[in-house]
Amino acid sequence: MSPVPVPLPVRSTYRHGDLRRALLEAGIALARSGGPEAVVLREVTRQAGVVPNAAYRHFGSRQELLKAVRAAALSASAAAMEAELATVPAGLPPAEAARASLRAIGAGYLRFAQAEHGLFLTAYAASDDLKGPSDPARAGPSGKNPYQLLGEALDQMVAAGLMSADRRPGAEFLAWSAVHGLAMLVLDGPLGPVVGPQMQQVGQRLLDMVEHGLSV
Amino acid sequence: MSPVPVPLPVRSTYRHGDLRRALLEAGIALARSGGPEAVVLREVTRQAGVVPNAAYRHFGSRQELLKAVRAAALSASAAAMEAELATVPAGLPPAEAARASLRAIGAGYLRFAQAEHGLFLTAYAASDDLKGPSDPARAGPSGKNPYQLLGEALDQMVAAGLMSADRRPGAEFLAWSAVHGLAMLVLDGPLGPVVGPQMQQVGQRLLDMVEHGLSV
DNA sequence: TGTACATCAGTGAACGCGCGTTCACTGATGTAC
DNA sequence: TGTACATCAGTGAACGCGCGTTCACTGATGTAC
Repeated sequence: MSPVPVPLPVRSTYRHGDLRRALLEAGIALARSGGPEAVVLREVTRQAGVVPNAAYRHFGSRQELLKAVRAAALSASAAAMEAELATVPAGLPPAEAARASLRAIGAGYLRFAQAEHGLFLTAYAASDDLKGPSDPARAGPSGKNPYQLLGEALDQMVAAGLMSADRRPGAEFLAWSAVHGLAMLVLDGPLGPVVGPQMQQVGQRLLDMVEHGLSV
Repeated sequence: MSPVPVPLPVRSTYRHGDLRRALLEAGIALARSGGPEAVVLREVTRQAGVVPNAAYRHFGSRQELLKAVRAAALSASAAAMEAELATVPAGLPPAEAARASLRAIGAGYLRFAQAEHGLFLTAYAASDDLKGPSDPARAGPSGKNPYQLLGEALDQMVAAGLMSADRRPGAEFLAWSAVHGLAMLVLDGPLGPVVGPQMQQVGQRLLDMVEHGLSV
């Protein structure tokens, strides 16, 4: 990125003060603009104004740094979903409220994917970079993680009589698949140029499909 | 992969004979087991028993080789979908036939994703490796590409009165999103350990959702 | 049928790149007395 | 309040790695005469 290899200890003290935080924030910034693969240990230390191996005082490996970045990305996505959920007016009749909540969760997911493409990929499409059993997903401001938020919306659908109770288990996977697929096809796949411009409209139609497809 | 750096000109003639084909097939083999990122030019030439730069007689760059591999992967996925379509019994009433066709397309997509994980990712999740306007997708045996196959199934839904004509345009994106999302979440995302074992069942429920969600 | 020659497929060697990680170090900090 | 010292955050230099790509070459082929 930087054209000139400036020596760059912009720091005056020998000790950094809060290097772990600085590294993490540089990692998040890189993930934001380039996805998980952009979280390059050497670049992270460069941005923090520190020598490459200094990172090892705070993270055991690039892998561990990436895990921390991913947790932050998950938090951010949870926050986006909660923000959308907060726009649902209070006092709606249960059926309306349930539908609106489910749509808000989906819309928040899609909005986050579009607004924070790199963080979205870091959070949900970590690919080979982060294999193995997934950690407990990180929570948003309310303390709930994205999966829980979706689960609660689906519970409301059942409570409101819009969805039969025996279809409830595992319904998360179905709703999640739909929005995740659209996001991936548009942001990182072959549908970018085709659907991108009308993303808003296609997103709404997708949520229609999910809502009706899960009902009864 | 190979533990010993064997010198490996297993070839007796100076000319290879059909190096382009050999390179392409090595590329496909690598993509099959490791996805698009595994298509590494030097490894491809290694497998073909040839010096690295020999590839440049046949492909302008790694990028172009990858494009050719991707075309093959798309073909293979189209073939998988057609194979599933061929299991739909002939002579069903139109509505049954339409539903069965749509499900077959989706099931073929999911089956291919699971059976040929690496090729699936190469075909549909090329990521940064293959940005830019996507080429016309490659056809299967029948000469139709995956997108066309899906489109025809949706047309049948309309013809059979299962889907209103004004919802038809763009319906491809919705159905595609659902199956694509499930495939990505399971194969390359956080749902692998959770859903993987019951993939077949979850896939069927997903297709239920699509079928009902697109109807009316 | 035989020979000269243009073509061009594959070779050999090297380039610059950036990466993650390791080692032994140095210098500032804060705590114990 | 002052000094000795253990701690440990950040340094400096280097490692081995594999990658895509370039250059000038050599050797087999097939075609023109």
